[in-house]
Amino acid sequence: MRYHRSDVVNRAIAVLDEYGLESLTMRRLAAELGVQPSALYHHVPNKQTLLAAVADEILARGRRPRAAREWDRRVVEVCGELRDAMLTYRDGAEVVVTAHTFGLGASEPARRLREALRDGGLPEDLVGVGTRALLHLVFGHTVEEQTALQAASAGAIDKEPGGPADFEQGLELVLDGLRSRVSG
Amino acid sequence: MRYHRSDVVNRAIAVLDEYGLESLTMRRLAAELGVQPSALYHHVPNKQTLLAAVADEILARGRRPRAAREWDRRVVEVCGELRDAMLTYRDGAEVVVTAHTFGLGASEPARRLREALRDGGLPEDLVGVGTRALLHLVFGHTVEEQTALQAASAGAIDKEPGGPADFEQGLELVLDGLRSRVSG
DNA sequence: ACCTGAACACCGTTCAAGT
DNA sequence: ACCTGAACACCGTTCAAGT
Repeated sequence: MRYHRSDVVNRAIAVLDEYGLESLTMRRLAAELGVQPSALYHHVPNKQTLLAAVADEILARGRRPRAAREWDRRVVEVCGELRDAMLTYRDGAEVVVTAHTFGLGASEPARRLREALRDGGLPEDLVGVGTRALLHLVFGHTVEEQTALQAASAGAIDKEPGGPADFEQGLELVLDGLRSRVSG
Repeated sequence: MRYHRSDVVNRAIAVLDEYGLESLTMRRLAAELGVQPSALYHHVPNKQTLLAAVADEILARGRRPRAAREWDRRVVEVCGELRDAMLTYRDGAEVVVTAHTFGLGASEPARRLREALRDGGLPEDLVGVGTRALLHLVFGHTVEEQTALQAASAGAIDKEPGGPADFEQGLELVLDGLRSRVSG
């Protein structure tokens, strides 16, 4: 018994976090595991699938217990957890967003947002529209924030718009629109 | 006199539209122009810069004359134009969003949205928050829509959420939030 | 000024062969 | 079942040399 799929995924996250997405190659990962590149294909069908598994693991590691009861507070909670999870690892946002775009994994956040909006009593079509709007907002914001953060830590010291305050304000903008449609 | 930078950019868009982003390589583009790969580096410093120029050209080609007078109608107009421009070329959304993410080009839409929100009388911090929220919404929606569109035309026939109706509904969600902050 | 030819330092993936 | 070794078909970029 040598490596398992989870070993490959875990090591991929370690390489990602230490050297960045552009350095996370199958060859590099194989070298890191002390194995030939071809050996990886016994655990994972291709790189795309590996990256999707990495995205899902990043999200799973960021899971926090649910606290809020009201639907709109729950939305804020889920979005905040999602943002924090992506920010935890270098290039985490890029990886999660890409996986979501190609429809591979990263589907838990959408499920939980849909659930919250449904519990809020929104009509079904607005549940879809709202879920996608919230997801795009969180993804877009976090990719931008992480890019700025990493650029800043690499020396560039531009002012950083898009911090936690901007994040919550953007969220409130959409929540206002949703709230006005739940009873009115 | 042989090729100009604009020839390279234009041909890059043609290759993008016909074969997709993954086929738009410096070597492929050079072959298409009947030239050695190294020749491209006389017109463009690197691939990243070329892709940013491609993004800007796609947006420039999609420019339409301004019609709306009210700030919120103008936001809808700018966002619609942006979406249409990106949808015009295969993988156009991906290219524009990537350029924007890395802070290279694709900055016109942000400028015009900021302008509209300022004219609407929003306080300066909300101008920034609103601009980013709108941009993230349009980018996220359009990438998703284009991915689904291209997957559908490639044979997969899943139902397509995220059409024009969803786009405008998502926009209205954010606009509601913004409107409630302009006078109230 | 613009391009060629050749090289450098890589990629993802496949597949026969080994244990 | 898991891995090696070797190959296939590519990448982006640099740079001396040509015209």
